[in-house]
This record gives sequence, C-alpha cells and structure tokens, in this order.
Amino acid sequence: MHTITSAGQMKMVKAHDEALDTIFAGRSIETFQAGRAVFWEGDAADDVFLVTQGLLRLYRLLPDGRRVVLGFIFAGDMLGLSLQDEYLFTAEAVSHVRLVRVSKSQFYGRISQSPQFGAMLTAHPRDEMCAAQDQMMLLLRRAADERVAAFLLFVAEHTGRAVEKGSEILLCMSRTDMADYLGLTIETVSRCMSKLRANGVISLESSARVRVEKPQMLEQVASGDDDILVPMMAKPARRPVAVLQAA
Amino acid sequence: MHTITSAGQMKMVKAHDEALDTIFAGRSIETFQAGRAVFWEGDAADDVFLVTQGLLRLYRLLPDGRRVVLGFIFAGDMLGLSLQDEYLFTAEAVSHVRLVRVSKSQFYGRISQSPQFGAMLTAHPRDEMCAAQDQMMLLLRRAADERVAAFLLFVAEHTGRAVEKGSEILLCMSRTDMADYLGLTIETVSRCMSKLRANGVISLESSARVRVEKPQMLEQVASGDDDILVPMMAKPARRPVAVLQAA
DNA sequence: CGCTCTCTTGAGCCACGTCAAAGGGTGTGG
DNA sequence: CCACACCCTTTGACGTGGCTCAAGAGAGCG
Repeated sequence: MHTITSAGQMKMVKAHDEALDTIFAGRSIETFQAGRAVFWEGDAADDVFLVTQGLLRLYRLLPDGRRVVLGFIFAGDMLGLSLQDEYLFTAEAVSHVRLVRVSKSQFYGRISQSPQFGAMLTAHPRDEMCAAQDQMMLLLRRAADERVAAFLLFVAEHTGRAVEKGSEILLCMSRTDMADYLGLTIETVSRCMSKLRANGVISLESSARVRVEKPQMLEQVASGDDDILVPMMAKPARRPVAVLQAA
Repeated sequence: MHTITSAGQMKMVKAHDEALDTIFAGRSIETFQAGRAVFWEGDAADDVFLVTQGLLRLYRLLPDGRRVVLGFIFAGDMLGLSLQDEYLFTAEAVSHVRLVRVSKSQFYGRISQSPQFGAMLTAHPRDEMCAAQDQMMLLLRRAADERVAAFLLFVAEHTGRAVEKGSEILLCMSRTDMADYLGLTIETVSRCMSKLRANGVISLESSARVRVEKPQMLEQVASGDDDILVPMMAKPARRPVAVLQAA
C-alpha cells in the first residue's frame, strides 16, 4: 500500500483506492511540526484525515495526569472515522506531519455513493480502529519482552519495512511514548531492548535506529517464546558446578 | 439513551435518533442464545448491527491459544462500523441477545443522506470503537484494584445504573471474561473483588450481583487512589506497638 | 566546557502470576 | 429427596517479573 524509498522518504506508492483518492483529491495539504496537536480530546469531531507523511500519536490523559498512548497513525493511515461527535483522544505529531482533511459528512456521502463501494472497503487503509485493536493485542501479550518485540515488528510493518536480517527499523517516537503505549515503564522498555541486543536479536545504531539481526528469533519472542532469550546477567549455563563429583 | 427497569429487563427508552431508527426499522429481529457467535473473526464484514437486548463479548485468540476479550457490546450499542472488509474479532453472546442487522453499504448510504446527519452523529450510540478505547483506559491503569474498580463503574454506566449507595451492578459475564478483558488472571480479579468487599466498598449477593456500598470510595480506587484500601490480611493498624515507651 | 534531557544500568521490593485445594451452586440420575 | 459430579469462584502459599528509587552515560546545545 505504501513503502519507504531507500533514502528513507515516505511515499504513497500505489493509491490504495481511486475512490478514496477522489475524496481527498484537491484538498489543501496541512503540515504539523513535531509536538503540535491536530486536534484535542473533546474537540468536535467534524473531519476525517488521511496522513500522507510522518507519524501521529493518539493519547488520553487519566484524571491523575498519567498519559495513555492509544495508538500511532503512520503515513497512509486514516484518522477520525469514528461516528462519535467528539474526538475521544488527542492526536499529536511525533515527527513532521503532512495530511489532508475532509469533512465527515462528505466522506461518508462519497464512500457510500461510490460504485466500487465493496472494493473500497477491501482496500481501505488502516485507521484508528485497527490501531486500537493492535495495541490491545500488544498489551495483553503478557511478558514485557513479547510486547517490545511485537512493537518492533509492528513499527516495521507499518513503515513498509521487510523484517529480514540487516533491515533497519526507525523508531521515531521516544522511549516514553513506547512505554505509555505498551503499558510499561521506560526502564523496562530500555531493559528489554538491551536484552534483545545482548542476545544478538537486534543491534542499536542509536536509540532510535534498530537493526534486525535475527528476524526469526524476533518473531519467536514476539509470539511468546521468550524462554529463548538469555536473561542479561546470566552467567552462561551455570548448573550447580558438580561439586563432589563422585559420592 | 437506554435503561433497565426495576425488574431487570433491558429496554430502549428513548430512541437515540430517529434517523438511526429509520435505518433499522422493519428489519427482522434476530436472537442468539448465550454462547452463540454472531460472527467470527475473519468473516466478511458486510453488516452493521444494533443490539437491543443482552450482552456481546468481542474477542480474538492469540496464536498460542490465549483469549483476548477486546470489549463488550451492551444493549443500545452498535457493532460492525469499522470499514474493514473482514471482522477483526469474534462476537459472541454472553447472555440471550436480540439484535437487528443492516448491510454496511445501506447503512452508510442512509446516514450520509440523512438531513439530520450532524444530529445523528451527536446522538449515535456506543460502538466497538468506543469499546476498544474503554478497554485501553482500563488496561493502562496499572494496579489490578484500579482496573477492577473501573470495570465495575464501566458496567454500571453502560447498563444505565447510577453509581450510588445501595445500587446494584449486574455482572452477567464470568470472572474469566473479566480477567481476559482486564489483562489479569481470574484469581487476581477474585482477590480484588474480595478486597473491595473486605473494605466495605461493595457487597456481593452472589458472584454476579454487586451492591455498591461506598460509591465515592469506589471512584477513588478506580482513579488510582488504591492506597485507601486496606490489604486483606492487615491486622488493624499494627504500628510497632510502642515497645519501651520511654527511652 | 557545562547544562539539560533522554536513555541505560543497577539494587531491592512488592504485586501479580502460578500452582493447589477447598467452597458453593446447579443439574442429573438413582 | 438426596447423592454425586461438574464447574465456577474463592482462598492460600510461594516465586518472580516488572516497578521504584537512584545513579551513571551519551547526545544536543549554548
């Protein structure tokens, strides 16, 4: 649906659907600097968005001030499809974002009138509903290692990266974003990353640039086989070193 | 939007929106016995549903067989609004369910052509998108006590119960459902319930019938003040009993 | 070069998961 | 009507994974 050029530029490659493109065609492109909000929790939910470049985080604040990151919206994803009259969360640019906007009533009018209605549904891009589903699956994979590994695969998938030896995953969000998304602390996230690195599953060129070294192992960890990871401090195979060999 | 009569019968009281009623009017009512699936994960997502009676659980299965309950759909809620071409989860009746069904293309056609489009959005009932949001807020409340307390309030809200002293919350789902929804084990859920009971916050007429005794305290626990709960086994205020009073 | 902010690493502790057993409610068959 | 079996829930004992508190290591910037 979309991919990343070798230069790291995000680009729509094949329009997911002509009808969708028609809906968004001709609208002016809006840009948001990193840290700027596209809308706030509680704003009137009048518009639907198609993000063409960059990354958004969706979050809510709990009464006591804790932040909950509900999901991320990547280039090519849509936002605002819920029928709710108010946005349920704040959408904020993580990196520089370009997007197009269309009013909700126009959007639903167009898609329902489209002759290729069925085809559009098949081809339509990811939206925040999927994002929510994704996150829940991550959250309920219990072990922290699983969540972090699954998150890496998740980012890879949604930035068009193949997960193969040597490919690089770019985490443009901070450890805090990851932690608030995964329901962990930043310390635990960091430790899991270190553990993956210590096991040779990934290497880190910087804290944001992850290189996949053992793709298969990464997938195994993500799907629950975290026994295969050696805990960081483990002295290699310290069985009770056979004191008094013969009785 | 809907409420429960004193006899415990679920009933639509004021139609949330005339346009919505028009869409679903005249459709035959389908019924599902407890345990029956309305649709399965992966089925073609052709229809939108309005549940008029009973409770649905939405879930997915992880590769290793663990079940993840993604949300609950109460009477008055809608289901199937996502634009995805396949349902992302299985929807299963928890109690006896009555619902009406309309095809997705008809649904979107009707709502977009409705002259009261804006008004409908304002009045439209909860759907699985909201359900997903709800759950995430629950999941990311760290402490188990918080999650369970918040869950009780959540059920109360969506069954039309006011949360006040003496009001009863009916949990028609099992502890296993609650656990798979909250990301806890059934033992932990049970312990939290017992802890709330031991602290006089709630009383249990049966495992499914919860009476609210201290509504304010329940809200406090739900929003993170779990310090106010005395751990179950605590001997009342055992300060180091002033041995050797005067030095 | 010093300041700040983010990320990493370490040490200790507690909440929650695991394993195990007992309690209670419901249905079925004698 | 009771006896038994089954299932769901509750309670207990114990071990551990992840949170807390704290310090150190880089990286960006004036």
